Order: sequence, then C-alpha cells, then structure tokens
Amino acid sequence: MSSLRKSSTSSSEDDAEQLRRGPWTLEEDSLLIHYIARHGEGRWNSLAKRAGLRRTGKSCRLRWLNYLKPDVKRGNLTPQEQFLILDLHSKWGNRWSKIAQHLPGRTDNEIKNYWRTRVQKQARHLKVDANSTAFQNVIRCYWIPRLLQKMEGSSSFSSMASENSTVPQSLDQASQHQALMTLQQVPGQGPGNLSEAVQNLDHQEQNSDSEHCASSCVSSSESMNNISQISQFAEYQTSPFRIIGNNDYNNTLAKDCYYDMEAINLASTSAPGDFANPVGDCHMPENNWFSNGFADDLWSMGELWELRNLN
DNA sequence: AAGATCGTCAACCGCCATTAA
DNA sequence: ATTAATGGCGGTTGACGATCT
Repeated sequence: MSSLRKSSTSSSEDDAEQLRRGPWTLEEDSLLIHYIARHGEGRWNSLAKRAGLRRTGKSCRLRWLNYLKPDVKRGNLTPQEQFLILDLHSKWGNRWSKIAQHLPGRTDNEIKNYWRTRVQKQARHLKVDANSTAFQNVIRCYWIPRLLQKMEGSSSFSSMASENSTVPQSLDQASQHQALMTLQQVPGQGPGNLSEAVQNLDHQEQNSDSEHCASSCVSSSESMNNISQISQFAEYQTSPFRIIGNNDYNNTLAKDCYYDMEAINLASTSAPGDFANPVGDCHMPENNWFSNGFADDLWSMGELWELRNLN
C-alpha cells in the first residue's frame, strides 16, 4: 500500500520502515483473525510479527478491538445506547473506555466518534461549550426526554435504565424551560437569542401540530411563567430520581435537578400527556410537541434551531 | 456536471501507567 | 531499583462518501 515506507540503514529502523500504516486490507484482517483464533490475544507486538503482519502491535490491537472482534456491534446506536452515552458522559466526562464498558459490543472509539460528531455538533450549533452546564441542561431537559420517549415500547430499556441511569428518568416542559433559562443566564455562553431560538422551536413545534393542539396550547413564554406542576411519561413516573456523583458538574446538576424532582413528585398522579398547570391554561394533548416525529431524528434539533435563527 | 463543503469513522499519535527483564 | 517494552486511553487526523451549491 501507499503507506509502505522506504528502507534505511539499521535493521531496527529497517523493521520500522517496513511497517504498514493506513487502512487494513482483507488479507491483513484475515491473518489477524486466524492468528488470534489459534493463539488468542495479547503481546501485540510479538503477535503482529508471528502473524506475519507488518503492523505495529498497537495497530493490530486497535484493529482487533474496534473492528474484527466477533462481539463488536456494528450499525447505528439505538436510542437506549444514545441515552446511556449521554447519561454516563454526564457522570464521567470523556472516559470513553469506561462508558464503553456499559455498552456491550460498542467500542470506546465508536462512542467517542458519536460524541464528537453528533453531540458536539449540536453544541457548536448553539455556540456553547459541549461541557458547559448550559449545554448539559439542554441535553438533560430536551434530548433525554425525547430519547426516553423513543424508548417507550422498548422492553430492553426499563431494566437498562434502572440499572445504569443516574439522570432523571423523566423530564418535563418546566425542566426544559429551566434549561433554556440556564442557557440565557450563563455569561458568555451563546448568543443572546439562543433561548429565543429554542422557544421559537417550541412555538413552531406547537404550530406545526396545530391541527391537534392549537386551541389548547399556550405559548412557551406563558408556559415558563405558569408551569409549576407537570406530568411526564407514564412509563417512568415511579422511577426514583437519582443523582450520583462527586464532581462540580454533578453537584450543579443535582442542584438544578432538585427542581425536576419536585415536579416529578407533584406529577405522579397526573395523566400521561396532561400538562395541566394550576392556572389550568396549559393543556397539552397527547400529540404534543414532544412527539410526532420530532424525536425521529434526535440530532435534527440543531439544524432546526439554525433554520429558525435564519428566519 | 463539477467543485465545495460537510459528516462519519477508521486509524494514528502521544502520553501515561503497568509489567517484564 | 532501574529501565525498556507494552498496553490502554483520549485526542486528533485524514480518507471518503454524501450532500449542497
């Protein structure tokens, strides 16, 4: 391949010069697979030589762990997996390997790529730092509820969530608005029209669903003033709301989420889809703006916001 | 149709911790 | 106890296909 290097004088350098880099060929994959099938993993440098691969041990290890290993899962991440990534990243940060241990078949590399290409992309769209509290709140209060809704009907989720999740298992409109307020209040985080853009999104989502709810929905700004009691997805109403962690972020998150905990407790008797508030002027029908395909592409939100900012 | 731009992901790099000699 | 080799991890790059203009 093109990455073959030319020879030099010393033998060690000669070896190094012979090493291949770049994409793996089928033949190399086959050599590695068959060697490991016969002799197992480990001692990657010597493995590479004995297998007849002109690759570094590191390269072989990476190829095996990230691609060739039989239990490596391919394809798009499920909503459950996305949820776990968001959840665990909020606890552990960029500990990709640690996060990957909780997603069987997924590699740290894949999770890292997902975070950088999907999640950070949205932070860029919002012009906020992906690790900022403001953005974490958007994840927590906007995206996770959508993922949760996508996971409804998924039998595998409930056990998964109860075992691993430390984020709110249900979030509500008030929490989402809280996130927006945070975005608005964090100095130097994002443009001044950010929360307005998101509120526009709320409004447009409602409008786009006007056949179902135009007469019964209040505007998002009204909701922000009035909502003090909310309901959430029935499936998660009884789940405990746990916050675990000892870093600053988690302390902040816990503090912020206390608001949500009260809301969830208050809402425990509410019917699903009923977003009534004490004033009684915010009633969300079942086809509210959470649903209706909006969650089909979780990460379309950034683009939506961007479009709205252009208008 | 063609060039520019964007998004994805496999692979590499550098650093650090651990292990073996 | 020291040092070199190795493994593991997170950050980054670059190739390539898709989409846009």
